[in-house]
Amino acid sequence: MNKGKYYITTAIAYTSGKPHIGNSYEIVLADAIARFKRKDGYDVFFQTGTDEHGQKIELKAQEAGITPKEFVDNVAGEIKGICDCLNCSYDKFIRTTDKDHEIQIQKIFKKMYDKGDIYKGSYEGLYCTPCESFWTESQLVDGKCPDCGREVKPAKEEAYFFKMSKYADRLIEHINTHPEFIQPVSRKNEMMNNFLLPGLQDLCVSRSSFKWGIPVSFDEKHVVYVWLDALSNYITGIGYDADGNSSEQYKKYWPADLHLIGKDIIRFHTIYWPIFLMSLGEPLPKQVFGHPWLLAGDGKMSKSKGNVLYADDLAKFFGVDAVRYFMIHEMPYDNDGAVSWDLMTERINSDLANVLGNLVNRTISMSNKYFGGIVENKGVKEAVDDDLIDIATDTYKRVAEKMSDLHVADAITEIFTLFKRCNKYIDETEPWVLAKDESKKDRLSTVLYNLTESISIGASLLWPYLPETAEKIAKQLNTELREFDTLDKFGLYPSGNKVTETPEILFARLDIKDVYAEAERISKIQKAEAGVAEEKPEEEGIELSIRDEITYDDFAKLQFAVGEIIKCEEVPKSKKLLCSQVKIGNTVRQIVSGIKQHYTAEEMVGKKVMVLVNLKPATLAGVVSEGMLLCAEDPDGKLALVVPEKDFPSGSEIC
RNA sequence: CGCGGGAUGGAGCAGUCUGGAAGCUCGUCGGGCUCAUAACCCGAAGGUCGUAGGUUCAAAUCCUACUCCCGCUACCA
Repeated sequence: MNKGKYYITTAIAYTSGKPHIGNSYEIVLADAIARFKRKDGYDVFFQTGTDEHGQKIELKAQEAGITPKEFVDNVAGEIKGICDCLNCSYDKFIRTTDKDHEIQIQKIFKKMYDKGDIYKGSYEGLYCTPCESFWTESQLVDGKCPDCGREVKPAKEEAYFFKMSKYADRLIEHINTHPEFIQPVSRKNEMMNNFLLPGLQDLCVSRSSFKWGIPVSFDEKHVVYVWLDALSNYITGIGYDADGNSSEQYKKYWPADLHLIGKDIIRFHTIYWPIFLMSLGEPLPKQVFGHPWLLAGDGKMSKSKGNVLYADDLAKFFGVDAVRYFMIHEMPYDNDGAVSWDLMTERINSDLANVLGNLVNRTISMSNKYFGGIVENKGVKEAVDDDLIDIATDTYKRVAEKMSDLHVADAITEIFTLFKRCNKYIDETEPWVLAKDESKKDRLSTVLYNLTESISIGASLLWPYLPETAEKIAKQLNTELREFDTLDKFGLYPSGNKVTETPEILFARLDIKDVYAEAERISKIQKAEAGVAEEKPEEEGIELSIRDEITYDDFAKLQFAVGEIIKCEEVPKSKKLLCSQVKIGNTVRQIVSGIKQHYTAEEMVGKKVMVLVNLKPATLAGVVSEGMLLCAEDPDGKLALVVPEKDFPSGSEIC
């Protein structure tokens, strides 16, 4: 059966670092949908990949002391590794540093430029010189640079712009006439009210402040804005050509049936991307689903806290399908989901081990115990069978309904409803009682057949979500997973078939203590790694706020000299003050300093220090002070005297 | 009044459009069962449905006001 083509994509992952479990959710969700559609009779193409350009990556690479390309090669490898370890069945893994992609981006940019949709203008904004960044009014913190806290100034920079307004009306029309385009619908209003209806601003689509990007072919000072670069992956990955020589594959699969993305980047996918496509004269994707996030229960994940959850760590400990199950099950349609070691354990124990694993195990065990593993339908029906059979044959329909509107968590729940019904059926029929009565033997055989058949149906449906588990179940039952168009029929399990003699535990129950031990182990490793990696940033952590600029003349008014402390005593009745006699060349001055909490009078004596000598004398706590000793002060208010780096004679002037 | 979403037993959620005895999963407690992974099945306890008003024979559901949370608010990806 062929129901037609189905092209599904995930957002391509930004290669600024290894993604944690929250960022891995999308690929599993996409994989489940892709696998479901394939089994359901569609010709599916599933694309994912990595987004590898941009300033952030250039900076990260610089910090790591490697080239941007080396940097993204590493991270892209990690990301691909996570996809693979989660058993994701993508057909193409695109990287925006792929040569053919880069060539197309240059062509696309040129095509839009030639069409007049991109024009050269200048970007005006608030610029922070030290950070080399433009900021918008709304990004500022107290009117200052959100990164460094310094003043920003209006500035101009030559840049290319895309005429968003040209297509805005068409897009509004499209969104209004295609209510399914943006999912969930609540996001549609967000886009309409915040961006489209107030009027779209033109989008700056080039950058010249950094180099790590795809150069604009006709103006190499500029690189293409990463979003134009990244979004286009959906068409370049399947063979789009801006000159009109697109591949057969492209002609077959475009437009995409579903772009699966995080809710944070809906704007890019439902406004900019459709407009870019309009400019290119290509059809728009049918649907964009901005999924919610999987968040750690206890605040933000960070390595220094040691609470970052990575999909590959979890998969190693819990098993791939356990992680897939958790992600799929825990994520509601439009609310964020939570993830933690406790929650994982709870789900695995109660659903996978107790309901599913135990069901398969007890069913196979009974077949072995009572019939030497032979499962045969003797046709001895009772009324109690009907409900089980109805549910078993109806589950595909219910799952498909949930899948069709992307309620994937609800879909997998439907399958588990069937497994739960099977457990109940065992209780209702009491096979162990039937086994004691020789005359009930055929009835017992039928009961076990019904169970085996129901599990076969359930396992077939489970395959898109938990492929390994589904295959294991089929193997243990010595049967094949079914095609979806047969799942409304009951009785296809070959009667007289023999199940395995040695059922393997599908999911072992977990002891929470073991789980905590593993969490602790991983946490320690992370903290250790973070300790090494974060030593520097912690030292650099002080934010210095720069005061108004002064001229050299201002500076020259201050006179500094090296002084030697020849005598020092505490100022009576004062908590902070020490009074020092300081020899400066041929003179001795009395200087009072507020450093008693940091130095004792004794340890002051003999030190050579830096002194501001032309400060107007003042009286502190009744004692005259004729200058100032210079100190460094840290954020906690600790003081350290500033001293000459070499032993220099007192009276040496400092300039 | 920038826009939008949310507040339901210990936890996580459904129900709200289309008013009519408050439901699901987990946890807790009690019972049953023994094929099975201390699993499975049944039952119970536990809720002023954010607050205050209003409409109605009847409100979690409709209306009004308020409180608290959370997204989005354009050029970082």
